[in-house]
Amino acid sequence: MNTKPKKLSSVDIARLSGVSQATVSRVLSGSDGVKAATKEKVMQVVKAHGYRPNAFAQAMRTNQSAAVGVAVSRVTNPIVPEILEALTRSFTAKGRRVVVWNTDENGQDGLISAIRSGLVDGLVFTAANQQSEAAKAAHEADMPLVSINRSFDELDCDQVVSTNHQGAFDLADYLVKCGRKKVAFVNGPKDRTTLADREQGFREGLRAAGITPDPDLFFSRPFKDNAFRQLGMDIFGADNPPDAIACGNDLIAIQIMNGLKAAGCRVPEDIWVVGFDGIEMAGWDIISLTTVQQPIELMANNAATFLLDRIEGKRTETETIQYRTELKVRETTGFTPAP
Amino acid sequence: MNTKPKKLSSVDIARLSGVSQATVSRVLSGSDGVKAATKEKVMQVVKAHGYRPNAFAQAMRTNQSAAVGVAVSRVTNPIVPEILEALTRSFTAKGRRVVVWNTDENGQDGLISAIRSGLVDGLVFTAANQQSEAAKAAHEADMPLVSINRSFDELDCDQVVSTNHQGAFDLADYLVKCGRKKVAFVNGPKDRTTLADREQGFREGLRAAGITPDPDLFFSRPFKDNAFRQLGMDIFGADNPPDAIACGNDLIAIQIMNGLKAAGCRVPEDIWVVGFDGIEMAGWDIISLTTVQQPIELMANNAATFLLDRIEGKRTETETIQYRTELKVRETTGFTPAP
DNA sequence: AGCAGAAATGTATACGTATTCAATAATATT
DNA sequence: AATATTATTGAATACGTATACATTTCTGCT
Repeated sequence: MNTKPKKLSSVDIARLSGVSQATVSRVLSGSDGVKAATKEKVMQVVKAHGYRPNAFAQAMRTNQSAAVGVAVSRVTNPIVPEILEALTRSFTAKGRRVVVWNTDENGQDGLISAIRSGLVDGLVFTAANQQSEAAKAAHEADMPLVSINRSFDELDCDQVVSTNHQGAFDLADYLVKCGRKKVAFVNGPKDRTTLADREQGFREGLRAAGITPDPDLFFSRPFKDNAFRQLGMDIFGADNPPDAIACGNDLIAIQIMNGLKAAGCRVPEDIWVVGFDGIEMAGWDIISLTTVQQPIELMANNAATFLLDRIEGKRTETETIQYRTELKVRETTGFTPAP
Repeated sequence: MNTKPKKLSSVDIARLSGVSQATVSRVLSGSDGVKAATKEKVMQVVKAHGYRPNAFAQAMRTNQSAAVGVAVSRVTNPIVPEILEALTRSFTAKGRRVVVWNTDENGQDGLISAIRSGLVDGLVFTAANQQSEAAKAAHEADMPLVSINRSFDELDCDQVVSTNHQGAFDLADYLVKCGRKKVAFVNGPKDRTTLADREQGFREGLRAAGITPDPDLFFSRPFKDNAFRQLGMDIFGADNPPDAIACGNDLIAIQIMNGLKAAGCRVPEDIWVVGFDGIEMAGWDIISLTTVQQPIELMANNAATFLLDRIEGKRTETETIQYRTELKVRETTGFTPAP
């Protein structure tokens, strides 16, 4: 074991290259007004020692952390990693670090604390429930804020959403047009605006197609204890089961299918199933779930751009942008793709 | 729009509560030697203004960031979010923030830069390829390091792994004992030690069971372009296909099954398929993949503990801990669970 | 009451950087 | 060549916190 390498500072670099600390700072921040030869000399030393400026000192001095936060919940929903990956790609491409908070565990205290302590320059909220303490805290702290796949009624911030209402409306229409007579809708907790919007759209779609929504066919369950799997079994086990089940999102649909399969129900022969989100695995051959697809990558990119522009002061007006969803018909509604 | 709230500092809190800045600092860091009444008074002001110490100033002063990094790659492999969630749970429960780096995109530059600039106090590496610049940089920077589900030959750091070799060995034995005559093995890039170990174990398991591994039945593909789906189609389409396909991990197995299904092959009637990892969705009824399960939650917790102990200087010797894997037999190898 | 010692608080400083302002070196102008 | 101008560089400072050290305020004891 050799002696501790002793972390270098810009002062050390300055000494080693025979210039002042200020000059080192100028070289590293790429400001002009520094002679090419000097820059060269300093960079040489920097490279040689693998020196990097202390991020915290930088952050403190500039009041900019170069990091953005992403608040997620329900990571087990596969759409979350998909959003996360797209966001991360966008942000890191633009030189920002990404700090992720899972607001399931430990509540939102950690996130709120992080907001107040200035750890991030901005924040993206992904689909979750409405009344968010953290969002309020961020707003009060005057922190740039973007919501993706979720709408805040009270909070004035940029929002990137998809046509949840219309997509569900069209979905209902599709099912009825295809001759489904008895259509159920399975949803998660309705304090999630995304889920609530979809259910509302679906109801209206049914009515528009001439069917009065039957309250007994609208279900809501929490995201735990395998509730949706159990529900799938129950639905198939009941007398006179529906001939189609639409779900608030793809994960719900998959869990419903688990229950159906466990109960011996064949999809689509006995019951059709459709989801909403368009997660990647919905397209897998072994799942082949009909769903309403959102352009996740686009939405995430847009959210990232919104946030960064706002952080950099390029935008002041808040804006809501809505992306068009697309119905993807697959095998769970009887459509067999060409081989 | 009201006037800017003007971020408060400990100096402001001190002034507002009629004490010195040092006392404010003492109150907030919970050090004793502060009169109860004073503490009360200060906390009152702190609460009233929602003040939180500036994390960067704190980090700079203490040389501790209170954050740990997690380096991941291939986020699209569902095991990654599972590991991530478990790690996050552990770390946040212990008061640490988690910063995630995806080393797929943008290479490892961002991560290396973060290491050198002191952004995190420690780092967890999850399964990826062997020759990691970032790991080397971390080691050089004298940063605590833990690898999970991956082994470094060269680097001296704590490691949390599972019995990849033995698990695969037993798996081969199981398949042969069940009467499979012609067993293929499909793997990803073998610079991932985890995948390499499994393949090696599988080979030896076959031999031990009296079967000479046939080089034509060992496949390796990159994680892109749907290569495994294509391979699944090709394998079933070939003359005299195998009667079982073992895979380097669950995601590969699922993609192989996609290809098999697309080619009209029934699992398990025509071909058995087994995976490795034990991701959650392998247990779903609609997938029901036989696999070798790792105790991900335990492994993640252990990794977190290792890292924190090392950061806090409680450990000096590096250690490798190996968790036992467990064969989970499901429908893709013909076993139908009780209803 | 007086004093020693402990408890509580205040003062001063350092962390590593970016930046303002002053000083110097280089260049252009006459 | 002398001066005006500009291009570089250096010195000094502030950011917000934690902590070593100095100082003050309490306590208990004789």
